[in-house]
Amino acid sequence: MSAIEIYRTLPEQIAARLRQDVLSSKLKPGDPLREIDLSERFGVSRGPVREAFRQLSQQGLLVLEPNKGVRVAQNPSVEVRPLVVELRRKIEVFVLDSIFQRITAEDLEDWDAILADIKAACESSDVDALTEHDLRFHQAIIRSHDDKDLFALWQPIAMRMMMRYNRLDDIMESYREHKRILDAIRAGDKPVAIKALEDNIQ
Amino acid sequence: MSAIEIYRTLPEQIAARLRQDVLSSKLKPGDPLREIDLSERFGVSRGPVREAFRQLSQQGLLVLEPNKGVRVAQNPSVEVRPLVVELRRKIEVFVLDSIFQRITAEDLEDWDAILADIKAACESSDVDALTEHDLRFHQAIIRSHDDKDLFALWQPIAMRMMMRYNRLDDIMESYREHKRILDAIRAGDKPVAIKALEDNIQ
DNA sequence: CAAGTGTACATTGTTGACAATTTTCAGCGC
DNA sequence: GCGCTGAAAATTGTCAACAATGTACACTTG
Repeated sequence: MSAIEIYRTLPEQIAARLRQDVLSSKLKPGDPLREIDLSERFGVSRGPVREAFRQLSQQGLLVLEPNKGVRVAQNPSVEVRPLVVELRRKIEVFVLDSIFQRITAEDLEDWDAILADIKAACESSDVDALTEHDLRFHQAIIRSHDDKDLFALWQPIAMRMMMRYNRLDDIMESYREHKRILDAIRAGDKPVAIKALEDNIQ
Repeated sequence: MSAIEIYRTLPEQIAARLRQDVLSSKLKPGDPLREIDLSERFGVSRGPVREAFRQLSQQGLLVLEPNKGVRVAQNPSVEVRPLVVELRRKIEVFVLDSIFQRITAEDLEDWDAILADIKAACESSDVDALTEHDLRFHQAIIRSHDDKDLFALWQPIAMRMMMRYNRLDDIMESYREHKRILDAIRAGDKPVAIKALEDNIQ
């Protein structure tokens, strides 16, 4: 447990690891997860593992069945996916529109740093890292809104989209899309920034 | 624990009771909840109570703070509330539009039964019962979609709206709104049904 | 041989004890 | 009086044992 010590609690650390595995498809939809396996793997008791399961089911990555166990959730069906995309767009556009005037130089610095991580991931074609930093980028924007509950509203929707991260032929395009968002924000051009954000969510 | 034995697991039963208390404002935003209190009240150990807390925080009714405890969540801010309304509308309209052709006579029977409960609650001005049956009505529609994940997507959004159920001067209007939805469905008039559903969500 | 039945086995659910953390508040110095 | 310190209390976090439930599969029965 080296790189994940930023997470405060034991269940959060476990959940972060499992989330990586689900988003990177090391764990595939339908795969069963057993509490004992993971508690032995992480060297903890079943309690924290159970709680990590609950957290991830809250995010739509796992599905719980009482007395039966936990499985990796299915990707959203082709029918439902456009709805999920639309919901996520609505939330992120709402936030960007709402905070636009109050974005500070510090905010932009933070987001630039994440953009640099995205660039690095793209250049090395590290899809797992790209998924992680892409998430961090959008999280950072959502979290800069005063109403912290927006993040809880956004997360399960965004996670359901992230489970299939293969929409781009040219992986560098992901970097460019995010750069366009920040460039427009820096230029103070709200409509363009919102358009760039919408284009990035699909 | 009389009326809630329909729920299979212990945590679900506890969560259902607490949800009633939050939605009926017996528990107010900011109120702290302690695991020991509730475990003694329900005659169980702290484990199931903890899990009920997790379920309700997933639904946006409680807020967890690691090592500090649980509080009743704040209502959505006036700024965010229109977004929540719009998201809920999008989901419910999507579902109704999607299932419309496949609605069966049995579906309508089920929904009529819930409508009768809504009517009874309105006639006796029982706001708590109305909240419960209103929720059941919309749940029933969402759940009739093949993609069961839609319910998990809808629930946290809908719950955040239900925390303040005082929009109507005339409580009977709630019954009429729901009746209009079912009447239009029965008549096979999709646009009117969708319009009635949108009007009911605000 | 198909369908049902019972019995181990595997897994999740619940509990109470103990550990770690946070909160409270009395005591102290300035 | 105000702020700091630190011990005690209250509360949440973790653990391991036990209970309840679900599953797999050999066995019976028709």
